[in-house]
Amino acid sequence: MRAGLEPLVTGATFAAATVFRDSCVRHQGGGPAEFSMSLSGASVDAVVRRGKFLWFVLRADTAPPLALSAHLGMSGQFRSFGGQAPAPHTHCRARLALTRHGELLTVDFLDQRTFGYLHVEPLVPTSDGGPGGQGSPLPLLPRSVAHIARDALDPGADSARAHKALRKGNRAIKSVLLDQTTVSGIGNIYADEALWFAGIHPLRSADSLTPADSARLLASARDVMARALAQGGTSFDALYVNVNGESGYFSRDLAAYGRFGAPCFRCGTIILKSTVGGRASHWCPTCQREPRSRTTGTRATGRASQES
DNA sequence: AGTAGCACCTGATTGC
DNA sequence: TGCAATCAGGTGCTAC
Repeated sequence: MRAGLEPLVTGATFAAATVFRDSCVRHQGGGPAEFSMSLSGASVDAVVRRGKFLWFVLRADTAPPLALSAHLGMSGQFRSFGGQAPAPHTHCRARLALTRHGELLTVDFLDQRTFGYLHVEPLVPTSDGGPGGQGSPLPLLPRSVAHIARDALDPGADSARAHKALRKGNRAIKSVLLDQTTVSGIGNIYADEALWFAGIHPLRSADSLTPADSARLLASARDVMARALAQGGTSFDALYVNVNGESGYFSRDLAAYGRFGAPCFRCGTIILKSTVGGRASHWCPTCQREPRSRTTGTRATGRASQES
C-alpha cells in the first residue's frame, strides 16, 4: 500500500478532506473539523511505513513537523482515482482531495470493520535512532508510532536486539511475534507461516528458544514477508486490495494459515488448528513439536483444545 | 512489571 | 426464509 501511494501523492497538496464517519478520526482531539483544517494546504514530502503503521510526512513549515498517520486495522484500504472520482463507496470513511501539477487526485479511505483510523499528529524523535522507517527521509516517527519496534524487513533493524527481545519472557512465542513492540509487521498469517517454516510450535515459551531458533524464526518471518510483498500481499477477497483495487496473490502460497485439515507440504501430517492468545493458529504437529511442560512445572499458557 | 482478556465494529457465512 | 451464533488478517486499555 505504501509503495502504491508513494508515487501518487509525493509532491501533492491536500485541497480538502471530507470525513463520512467521525469515528475514523477518533484519535484526532479536535475531531473531523481539526482533521480537515490540519490537512488543508499541506503538501506531502514522503510516505513512510513501520510495521502496520503508515504515514504521510507533511512539508515541515510547522514546529514540530506533522504527519497524516493511518492504520488500516483489519479491513482498511486506500483507493485512488485521477480526475473525476466516482461516488464514494458504502465503506468509504473519508475522502482526501489532492492536487499535483494542476491535476486532481482523490484518495479514499475505505474500511468495512472500522478498526482503522486516520489522524494528523506531530512527528517526534525516534527512541531507537536511525531513520523513521521504510521510505523515511527523517529520523522521526509519528507520536502514536513511537512505541512500535522496527519492521522485520527494515534493513536498519538491529537484529541482535530483535533476537534478544524475541526470547524474553515466558509467553507463547506466537504471542511475542504478534506483539508489535518486539518486532513489527508480523500479523496473524505471517506469524503462523514463519513458525511453520522455522519448525517451531506456536505455544513454545519465548524463553525456551535457543539463539539458533530465534535466528531461524526471524529469517523465516523476513522471507515469508518479502515473498508476500513481491506478490502484492495476502488477499482472500475484495477487502484486501491495493491502491488500484487489485488483489495480491500470496494466499495461494500459504503453507500453514488456513490449511487446517490439509496435509503438511513437508511431511504430509494433517495441519491442526487451535487458538493461541485468542488468535486462530495453524501448525503441523510433526514439524512443529508440542512443547513439554517447562522446568517450573507449569503448562504452556494459552493452551486450548484442538478442533477435531 | 508483565500479561491475559476484552472492547472496539461490520458483514459474510453457517447452522438451526 | 429468517434469525442467531460464529468468525474474520489488529491494537490498546484495563484489571489482575
